[in-house]
Amino acid sequence: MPTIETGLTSMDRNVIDATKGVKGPLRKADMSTDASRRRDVTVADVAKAAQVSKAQAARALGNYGAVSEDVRERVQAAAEELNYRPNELARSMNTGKSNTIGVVVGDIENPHFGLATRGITDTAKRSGFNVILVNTDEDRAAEVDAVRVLLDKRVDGLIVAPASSVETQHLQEVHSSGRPLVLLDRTAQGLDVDTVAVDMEGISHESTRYLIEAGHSRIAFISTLRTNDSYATGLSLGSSQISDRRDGIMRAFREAGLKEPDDLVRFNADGPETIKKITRELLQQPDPATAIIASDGLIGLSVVEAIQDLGLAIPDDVSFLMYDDFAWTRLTRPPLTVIAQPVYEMGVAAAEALIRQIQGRKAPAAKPEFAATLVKRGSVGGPSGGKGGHDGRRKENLPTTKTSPDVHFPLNGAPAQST
Amino acid sequence: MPTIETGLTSMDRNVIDATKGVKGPLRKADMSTDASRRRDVTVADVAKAAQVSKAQAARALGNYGAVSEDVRERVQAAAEELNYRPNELARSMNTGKSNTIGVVVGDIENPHFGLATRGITDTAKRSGFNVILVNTDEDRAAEVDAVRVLLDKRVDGLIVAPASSVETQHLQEVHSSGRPLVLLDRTAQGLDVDTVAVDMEGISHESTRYLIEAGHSRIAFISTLRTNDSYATGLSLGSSQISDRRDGIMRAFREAGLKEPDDLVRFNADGPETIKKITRELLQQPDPATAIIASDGLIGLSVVEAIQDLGLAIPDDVSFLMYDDFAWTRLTRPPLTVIAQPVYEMGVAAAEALIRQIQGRKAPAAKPEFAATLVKRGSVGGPSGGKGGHDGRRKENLPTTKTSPDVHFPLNGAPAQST
DNA sequence: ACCCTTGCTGAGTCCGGTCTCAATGCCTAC
DNA sequence: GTAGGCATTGAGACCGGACTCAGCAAGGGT
Repeated sequence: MPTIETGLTSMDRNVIDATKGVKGPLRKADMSTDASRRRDVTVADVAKAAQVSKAQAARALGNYGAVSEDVRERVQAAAEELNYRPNELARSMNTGKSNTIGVVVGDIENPHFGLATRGITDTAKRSGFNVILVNTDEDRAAEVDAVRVLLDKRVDGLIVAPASSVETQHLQEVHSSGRPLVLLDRTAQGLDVDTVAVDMEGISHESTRYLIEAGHSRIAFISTLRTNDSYATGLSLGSSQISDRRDGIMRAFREAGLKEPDDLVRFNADGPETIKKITRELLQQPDPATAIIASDGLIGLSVVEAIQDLGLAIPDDVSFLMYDDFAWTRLTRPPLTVIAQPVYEMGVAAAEALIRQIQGRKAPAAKPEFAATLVKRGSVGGPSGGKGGHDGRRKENLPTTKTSPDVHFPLNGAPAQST
Repeated sequence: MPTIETGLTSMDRNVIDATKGVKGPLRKADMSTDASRRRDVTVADVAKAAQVSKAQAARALGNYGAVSEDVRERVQAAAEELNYRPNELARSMNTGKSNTIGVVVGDIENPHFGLATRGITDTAKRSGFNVILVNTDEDRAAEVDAVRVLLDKRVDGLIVAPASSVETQHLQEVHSSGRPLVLLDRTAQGLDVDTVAVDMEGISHESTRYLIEAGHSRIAFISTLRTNDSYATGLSLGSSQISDRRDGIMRAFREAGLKEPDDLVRFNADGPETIKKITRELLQQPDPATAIIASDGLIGLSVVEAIQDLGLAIPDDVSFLMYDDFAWTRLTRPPLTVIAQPVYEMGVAAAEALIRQIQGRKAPAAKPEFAATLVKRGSVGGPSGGKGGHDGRRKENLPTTKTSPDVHFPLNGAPAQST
C-alpha cells in the first residue's frame, strides 16, 4: 500500500488535479483554457488524504451518520488542506433538494418587483434558499418557458407573478405535478394555490369613489396589460389584477349612479411614448378625462411627464392617482396621491408560504391578508373643466406645502346606493 | 420478454412512479406529502417505453451521437407520452456546465441594480443562461458567503459588484481557481479581471467643476459607503467607486485653487432618516454646504426630501446633483441635474464579457468603455449665501437674485500645480 | 461466558444523465 | 469474396456526493 501524502500544502493540490480528470483517449478538444479542464477536489480526494474510506469522509463532511472524533478531525483537516468544497449539484441529485427557488416576474426593472424580489430573496436566504430569477417581460410564452427551465433545474419551488390569469395550463401542471407553487400579485383562474395579493377590486373601488366624490365623472385608467380585446369583451381581461381594478372603478361609478367611462379605459400602454400618446389623447379629446389612474409606477411616470409637457397642472387641470407608493412620489409638487401596497411584505409572505410548502408543513396558520391603502397627498382635486359637482380647489402653487391636499371631504359618507 | 405498455396516457404515468422510488426498507418518514415522494420520468423509463437501450434513448433525447431516424421517432414519441423532462442537475453533473451564472449585487431594490440586473438577465437568457441572484446588502461577509454558495452550486461564472474594493481575497480565489468572473461598477484592488465600470473620477471631476463654475465652494458629498475611516484616512476608501468620486471632487477643487471641503464628505448614510439627518447638518451648520452631491438615487431621494422639509428651495437655496438618471428626476420641479450612467448597457456588457469567458473565447475584441454623462437640468444654480462675485445661472423661479463668488474657472487651462 | 446493543467503518449502490468502448450489420472497394 | 469503413447500438463506467448494508469491536446485562 503506497504511502499517502498528507503533508500537501494548498499550493500542491494542482498535482492531484493533474492526475485525474483524464477520462480516456478522448479529451475535450479545447485544452487551451487550462482552467476549464480543472477538476475540483472531491470527497474521494479528501478521504485518501485523511486515510479513511470515502464513505467515512463523506459522513464527516456531510455531517451525517456516525463518525468518530478522530476521523472527523483528520477529515476536516484534510478537507481544509485540499480546499475541499462540496458539489451542491451532486448533493442535490440524491437528496432531491436543490435549496433553490425559482422566481418568475414580469419585470425586475420595475421597482414594484424589485422590492418584492427583495422580500423574497431576504426571506429565502434566511432559510438557506437561493433564488433563480427569471424575467418574462410579461410575455406568456417566455413565462411558460421560464417555468419549464426552472422545473428542469429542479428548483424546490416556484413563485410566479403570472402574466396571464387565464392561460394557466403551465402553472396548472406545476401544481398538479406536486411542486410547491405560490402566486404573487395575481391569481390564476381555476388554480387553487397559495396566492399573495391584495384586494384590488376593493381598493380600486375606494380610490375611484374618492375621485368621484371629488367631483370627477370622467376618470381614465391606463394599464400596460397586453390584450387584443377591446374593453367591451367582458369580464375576464387576462389579468386578474387589472380586471379587478377595472371592476372596482366601474362599481364605484354604478354605485354613484354615473355613466361608466368605458371609453377611458386604455390597455397596451407599453413604453413611455405610447403612454404619453395615450395620455394626450385622453386629455385632449372632446369630453376629456379629468382624472387619470395609472396602473403602476412606470406608467405613472410617463403620464405625469405627458401632463407636464402639455403644460397642464396637477391637480388643477387634471387629477392624478397611481398604483405603487414609490418614494419619489413625495418629491413632486404636489406630491402624488397613490395606492400603496405592502410589496416587500408580500414578497416575504410569498417566500414564507413557499418554503412552508417545501418543508411539508401544512396549515399556513392564518393566511395573511394584505391590504392596499389609499395615500392621499396632493394630486387629486376637483375637475377643472368638469361639468359635474363641486368646484376644484386650488393648490397654492409654488411654496411647498407638505401633507395632503386640502380636499375636504365627507370622510365616511356613503354614496347613493350600494347593496 | 414482457410487453411494454406504450399506450399510456399522461394520466397513467403515476403508475410508473408508484413502482419505483422505493429504495429499501427505509423510506423517508414523512409519506404524508405524497407529492414529495414522486419520482420523475427518466431516460430509463423512456428507453423502456420505446424499447431501446438507455444509451440510445439518451442520445435521442440529448441530441448527440448517432441515432437512426426510427429510434429517434420512437424515443421522442415515448418521451412525449410519458411527459419526460430532462434533469438538468444530472446533466450538469457530467458536462460540468450548469448554464447558470451567479450575480451578486448590493441591493436589487435599488433601481440602479435593478436595471443592471435586467441587462444581465436579458443577455444571459439570449445565450441560454439562467441567473441566480444574491443580495448582499453591501455586506462583505454576506458577499463572501454568496460567492462561496454560488461556487458550490457550480455556476459557470460570476458577476459581482464588490462591496469592498480592498478586501477581495474571496474574489481573488474565484479568479485564480479559474472560474470566469466579471466585476460590475467597481474595481477590486490587485484583481486583474474584466471590469465593467465608468470612469468615475472623470465624471465626478467634471460635475464638481460644473458646480464650482456655478459659484459653489462648499460642496457636500453623501454616500452610503460603510466605513469606520474618517475621511482623512487617505486614498483608499474601501470602494473604488466612492474613492474615485471623492478624488474627482477634490481634484476639481485643487485645480480651482479652492480649499477642499473635506468636512462636507459624509459616509455611512444608510436609511432615509440618517440621510435626512446628515442633510440637515450639512445645511444648517455654520459655513454650510451650498450644493450637495448624492452618491446614488436612493440617497438623492432622501436628500431632496430633507431639503423640502427644511423649507429650502432647489436651486435657489441649495444646489443638488445626484448619480443615476432615474425617470422621476424629470418630474420634480425643477427637474434634477444628474449624472447618467448607461446602467442597462453595462449589465449587458458584463454578461457578454462573462459569457465570452465561459465559452473560452478570448479577446474581448475591444473592451467597451462606458462613460457617464452630466445631464444638466434645473437643480444647480449659484450659491445663495455666497460671498460675492458673478452670478450663477438662475432658474426663472422665484424672484430672488443672488450673487456667487468670483471663482473664475479657466475653462481648459490647467490650474496651478499638478505634476 | 454469552447474547445484544451500540458505535464505527468500508464496500458498494444509486441519483439521472453523458460518454467510452466494443460489437453489430450493411455497404463499398479491391 | 472479403477486408475496410461507417452508421448504429447496448453495456457499462462515470460525475460527486448520500445512503444501505454487512462486518466488527467494545460495552452492558444477566
